Amino acid sequence: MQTAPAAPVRFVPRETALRTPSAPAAVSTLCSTCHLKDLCLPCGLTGSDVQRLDGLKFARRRVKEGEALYHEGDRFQFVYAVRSGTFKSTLNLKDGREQVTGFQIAGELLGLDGLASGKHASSAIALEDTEICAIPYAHLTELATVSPDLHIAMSRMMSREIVREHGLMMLLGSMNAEQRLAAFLLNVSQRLKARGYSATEFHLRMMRVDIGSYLGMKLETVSRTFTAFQQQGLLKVDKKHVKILDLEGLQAIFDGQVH
Amino acid sequence: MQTAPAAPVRFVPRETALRTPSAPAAVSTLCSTCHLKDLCLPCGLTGSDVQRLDGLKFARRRVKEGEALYHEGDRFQFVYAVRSGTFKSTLNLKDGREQVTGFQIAGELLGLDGLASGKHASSAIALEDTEICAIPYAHLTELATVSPDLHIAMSRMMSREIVREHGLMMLLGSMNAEQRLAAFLLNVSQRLKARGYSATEFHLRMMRVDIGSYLGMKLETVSRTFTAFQQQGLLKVDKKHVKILDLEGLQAIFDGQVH
DNA sequence: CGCAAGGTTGAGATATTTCAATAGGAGTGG
DNA sequence: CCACTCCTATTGAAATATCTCAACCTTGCG
Repeated sequence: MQTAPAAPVRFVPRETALRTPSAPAAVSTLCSTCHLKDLCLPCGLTGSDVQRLDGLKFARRRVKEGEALYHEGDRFQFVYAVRSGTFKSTLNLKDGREQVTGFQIAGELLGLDGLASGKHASSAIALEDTEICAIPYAHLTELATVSPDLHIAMSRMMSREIVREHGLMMLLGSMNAEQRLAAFLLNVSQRLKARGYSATEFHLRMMRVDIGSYLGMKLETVSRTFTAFQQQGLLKVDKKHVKILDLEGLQAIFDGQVH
Repeated sequence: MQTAPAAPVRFVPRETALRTPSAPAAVSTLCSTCHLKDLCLPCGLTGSDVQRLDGLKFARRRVKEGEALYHEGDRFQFVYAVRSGTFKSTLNLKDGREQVTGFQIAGELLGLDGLASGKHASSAIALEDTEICAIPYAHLTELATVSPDLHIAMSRMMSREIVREHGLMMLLGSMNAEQRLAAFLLNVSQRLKARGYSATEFHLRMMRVDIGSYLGMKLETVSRTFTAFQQQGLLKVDKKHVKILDLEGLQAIFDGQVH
């Protein structure tokens, strides 16, 4: 994850997925030649299954910083795979605030929550300029009837999302501010590492208020907790730039060994 | 949900699913004649698909109060459908406490989180004497390759679980104690109503500490909040027996209209 | 009968929030 | 290029919701 030039766009235009694509012509993509194939949907599939996926020729699309890939309530047609960049998934609260339910980076899927009701249950907002693959769900389902392995891969993806949310519930239900932020940083670190980036130095793409929403705390508390970690010598922070100095120390906090 | 005689069993014996069944011979069950078919797995499926499910002849099993249907870490082989009674799903925390991630009643599925890794990611504990259908996942997957509708039904079930957890994250991340308990009670009320029980008067099968764990608050706070609701004339509580007097009032609290 | 478990209530402790002030950086426009 | 503004982040101090610890009550069961 390297620094990207910040785009000025801050508003979130109402735009239905792929109806008004940012790029004039959609570029199609093959899973078999994708550098993310070991992290993304094709992970664990055999060559013939991946070739079947190739047959779908997923449309590629760019989503600029601040724009929405889809909004809560939009019709569910596609599952999306992040090719590059970072998204946040959000729910609209009744009082107008938003609740962040997750952050997605390269190789991760977006939109699986839309299947339940046929409408997206959350919005996906780009936190920087991004590129995604749009995977037509109907076609994917068709393929899954031919390939049991693909069916299993899809189910596993969804199950993984359930497990991820379990972990988050644990976090929100039973941990204090330091444990939550430690958990968050360790999680980011580990995901970046899996993608070949540094596990200890990175730019957070989201604002304090987003981290706070995700972790169930106020942005000021996030900021104070960063400062506290820095004072404990666990990391160095400068706004969005984080350098972790003591991964085990963070882990110990997460594990509740430090009070 | 009517009052059941409380069983004395409180401990949780280590017992692998179906390896040492409580009942000597497993009774098999047909979806087509099940009174839960409109709530459970077959919901939305056509007659021929339901007949295919019938062919699997799901084993039925009783799980007594306090016993585990499966434990975190057990090998994942079955998805379970609750026929009667109530379960709680729990995660083990590193410090020995447990985090409740959900409560399941008749017609709801258990175990979908096990698919991700092939091991159950949570434990399922019976809160009263219960009966379940054990659905062999491998067979279900096989059937899904024949029937696209079944594939979709399964995916939808998982997606629904994701959406449910989204809601819980919203709760845990952004609501105060009164809103959380109101949300919980409204949810219980609505689920019981969908099963033909009273929406306003019911027995909670779980202890205060379980409700607290689920809602991310201490048992004393749960108790105090019940008392507060009673003083506001929203409901009457006597231990586990709850009678809701003002559903809209609870909804208003949930919606954050009352501070 | 007496004990253990579950639930309620009170009072003080504490973590986090709220409100408010400050500062730095990025983009804008003259 | 500089002044200006807006946005984000930081920090302090006071307010508050929830937790903690403790006592007490009720109930069911051995």
